[in-house]
Amino acid sequence: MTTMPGAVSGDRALPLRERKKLRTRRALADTALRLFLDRGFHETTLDELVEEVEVSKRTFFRMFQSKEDVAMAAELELWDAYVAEVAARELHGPVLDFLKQALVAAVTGLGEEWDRSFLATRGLIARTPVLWDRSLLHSVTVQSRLVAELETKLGVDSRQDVRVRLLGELSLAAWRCAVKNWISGRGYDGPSPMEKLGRWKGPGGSKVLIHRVEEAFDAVPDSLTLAAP
Amino acid sequence: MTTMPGAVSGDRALPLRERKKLRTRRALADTALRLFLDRGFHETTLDELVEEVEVSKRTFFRMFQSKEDVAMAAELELWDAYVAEVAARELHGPVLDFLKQALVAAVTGLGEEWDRSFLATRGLIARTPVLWDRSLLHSVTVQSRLVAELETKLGVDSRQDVRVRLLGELSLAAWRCAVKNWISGRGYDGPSPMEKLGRWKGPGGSKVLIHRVEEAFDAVPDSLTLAAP
DNA sequence: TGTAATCTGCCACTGAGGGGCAGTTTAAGT
DNA sequence: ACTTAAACTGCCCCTCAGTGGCAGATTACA
Repeated sequence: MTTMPGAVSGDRALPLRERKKLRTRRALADTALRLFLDRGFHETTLDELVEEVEVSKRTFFRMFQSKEDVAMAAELELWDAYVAEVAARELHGPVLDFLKQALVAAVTGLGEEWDRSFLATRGLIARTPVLWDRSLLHSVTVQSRLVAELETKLGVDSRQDVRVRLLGELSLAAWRCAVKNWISGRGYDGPSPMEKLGRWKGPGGSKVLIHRVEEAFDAVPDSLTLAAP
Repeated sequence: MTTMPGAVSGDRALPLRERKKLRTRRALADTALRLFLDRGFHETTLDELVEEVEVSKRTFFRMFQSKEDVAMAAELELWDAYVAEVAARELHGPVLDFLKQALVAAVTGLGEEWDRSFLATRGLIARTPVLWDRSLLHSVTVQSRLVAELETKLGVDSRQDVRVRLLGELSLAAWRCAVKNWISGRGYDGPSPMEKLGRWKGPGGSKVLIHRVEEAFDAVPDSLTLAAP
């Protein structure tokens, strides 16, 4: 959002070659999402995509690891932000709280533009099993990155201490629950009271998402005690 | 091949067509594992596999959804057994305990022959990233099957109650931790005291695996309280 | 300005996975 | 036992994701 026509919100200090790279990456992600939403994921071939963006297929695969990944660029952004946030913050107090706050901060930090394309992405994922699987996989994979950070911060070895790894898993489990509830589109608490205000049609923005995240994290302790008569 | 040398432990009561199906399925899984361990996953093509088993590639894809799946037949067996176990048992008391016991029962029920091929499978998975991803994905996917069972048993709606879904996730998270520790091959408690007895070389059998599972489940409550100073 | 490193485009190739059709085996009816 | 309907298998052909190689362009650097 500087005044340039095709300017990306990229740090102007970058080696220029990197900026170009980022620009095409951005272009690929955007048009990919547009095409996939329009014609469907399987109905769109990579050749059509790279045709539209005017890049070679070879270049595409230098930017993204797979056809699935380019559809979920927004989600990948989030994971990078999350891990970075965990790495940057200093850790004191309950680790689960720490993980919650870091995730909330990551979502907040990505801004307004992000949550629109993330919502679109989730819509696409919801009706494309292959993407659903990939998304799931990514979320599970972040766990190991998280654990690596936590290990250095806590000074424990995760191979000795199961708890650290479990916390990583828990954090992502909470995230998945949060997103599910977000998409299902209920209002703030309980089934859709807020929708009447017309402020949130559908899932709502990242404000609501953040609320869902906190909700899910806070529900973790309770779930352990859940019992049948 | 009617009076079959390689008779499977198949229920003789099955519709006969099903038995044939099971036999080729079994043959595919076994030789696939053998070939993959021998030459490597990517180095073995499907054409070579179906050549060896003497089936058409078309038939292969009627048995397994992908090349990855045939390598992890043992794991898929476990997940079916787990879900079946959860469905069969009646639920009372703490749900997390219930899930633990059902998983233990599932592993136990699969028997001696299974844990050998499962161990081999895990070895293959460990050195094949693609398979690692798939395995991870399967474990996460089981969660939704689990939750579906729990919902009917508890009579709650998982869309209202986050706790049920979290329990599903927790149970699989514990499983993944358990397997990691099992593979890492330490002895019963702490770093390898039992190995000196020569009773468990490497990870050890399903006895040890079960111990690891219980260990991981029991560590869940503790992990929540984990805190940094 | 020259030069070395890096990136891109193009081309050809492998291999997974699926669709269609014809032939065969099994289950069910009489 | 014989026939009919349904399900299964084999075979050939196709699409398309993803890779490696090489030549040409671009950028960083001296």
